Amino acid sequence: MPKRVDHEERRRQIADALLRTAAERGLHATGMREVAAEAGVSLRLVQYYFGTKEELLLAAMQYLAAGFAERGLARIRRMKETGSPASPRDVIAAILTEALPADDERRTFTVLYTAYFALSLTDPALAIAPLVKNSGAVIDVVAAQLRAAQAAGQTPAHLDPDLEALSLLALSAGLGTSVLGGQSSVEQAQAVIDYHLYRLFPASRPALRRQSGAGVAKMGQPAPSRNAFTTASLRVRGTVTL
Amino acid sequence: MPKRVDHEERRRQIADALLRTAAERGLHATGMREVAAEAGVSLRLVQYYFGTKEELLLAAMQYLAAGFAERGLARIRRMKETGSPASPRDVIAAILTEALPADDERRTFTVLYTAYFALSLTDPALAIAPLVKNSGAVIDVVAAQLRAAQAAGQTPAHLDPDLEALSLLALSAGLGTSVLGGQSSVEQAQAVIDYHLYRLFPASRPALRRQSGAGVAKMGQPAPSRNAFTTASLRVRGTVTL
DNA sequence: ATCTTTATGATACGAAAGTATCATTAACGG
DNA sequence: CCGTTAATGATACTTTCGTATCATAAAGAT
Repeated sequence: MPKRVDHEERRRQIADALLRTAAERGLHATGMREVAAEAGVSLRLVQYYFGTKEELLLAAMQYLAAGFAERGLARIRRMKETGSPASPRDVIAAILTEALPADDERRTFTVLYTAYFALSLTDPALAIAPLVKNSGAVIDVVAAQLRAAQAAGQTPAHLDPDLEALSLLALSAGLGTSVLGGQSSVEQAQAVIDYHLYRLFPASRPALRRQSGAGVAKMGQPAPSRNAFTTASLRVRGTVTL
Repeated sequence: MPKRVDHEERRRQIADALLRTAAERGLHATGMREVAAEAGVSLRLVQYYFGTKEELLLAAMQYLAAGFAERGLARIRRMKETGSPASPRDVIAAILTEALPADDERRTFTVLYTAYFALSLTDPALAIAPLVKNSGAVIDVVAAQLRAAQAAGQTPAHLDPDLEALSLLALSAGLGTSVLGGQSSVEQAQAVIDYHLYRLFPASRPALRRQSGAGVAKMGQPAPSRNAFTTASLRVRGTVTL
């Protein structure tokens, strides 16, 4: 056989090129030729690895979902290293925070997720399978964590884990789009998440704020900060509650 | 001058045709010719009333936003008629509920809103002005209602109105997309909203459930109901809390 | 060494969409 | 009464996009 090129690596390279251009030029507006140019290969090569555009879109969506899941797990793993063995609160906090467009990588994910989701609502070809399946699984994970926390006495027993899990994930998704739309800043969104986490885990610290650590911000967004309650609100919450 | 046709009515007719086809075939996939066919007019007419496609898209978006606002106000007005003079809770409940895709009209709105939002993230032409401006104004309205409720003693004084307003709207938006994606049923989403409303207005009834009244469901969706906690959860909440 | 298969490149084709052009009908003012 | 202008219709043009076709270089097997 010939030149022995890693098939999977090439597919990933091309799919990444699609995701990169789609994140700034739009998913529907990104053509095969642009993908090829971005990936530094010829149009024929894109056709070779992905016969049709739909196939490319679906594969890229799977890479997107896989990357998101991997980042979430890495975040949980990181928390586990630096402290106790991954409390339910930390796991849930990691999941919710991962959905916020706080840096370029997560912002790209949120934009692309929104684009794929919007497309899937009308395009029957994009059955949105990986995305929705992922979301459903995440709901179950959060609900399970809540149940574990209830069993450990960290969370009020009268709360409905399933309803709270759905609520939390809908909230983080809505906050993500709210940040993208410029209706709130990342800090405001994080404050809302921390507030609800505190509601569910009254004994926990309001959050591990890393505002003095290595940069978290540095976004393209001007951070509107409509009302100046950003971190102030979080502080107030923390003060009142702790 | 010639045949005296109501200019504005024609524009609305054509824009409505765009919204109708875009809701089921996609926003980017809807062409001028399809719009013309759906509206029952010729392509030239669409060009005559809207010079370019971008202009048509923007105008349709404004009609969409106006219709949404009008329905929300109508819902508030309806509540005002049947009861007390529109308590803050009722106003907020009306706003949040209006964002749920519970019937075909609201589902269409949610789908189109998502499509416009996704497009606006990458297409600089669609400055998404009306949509975002609307959302920002709604946040202010909700915050103001919360402040009024606090002044009236209906809502705990220690809550941050701005943070809660952002939280509620992000939640309802997230729940709307959650219903669209099939991750939750309309009933589950409504239960989550009612739960949070109860959290903010402890003295209020869990909700005015209209499960026996004129139909609310009758959707195209099969209503997945992943876990069977739908109305059950609401009942539990209501029982525990009241 | 040659032949087969993998891998890559250049180009062509057909469809669709947005836009522009030409043409025609109808109504009100002077 | 007629011409100017709003209003509408039919068609053509240009570009772009996805896809298909033709062509070739390279590497291992026999």
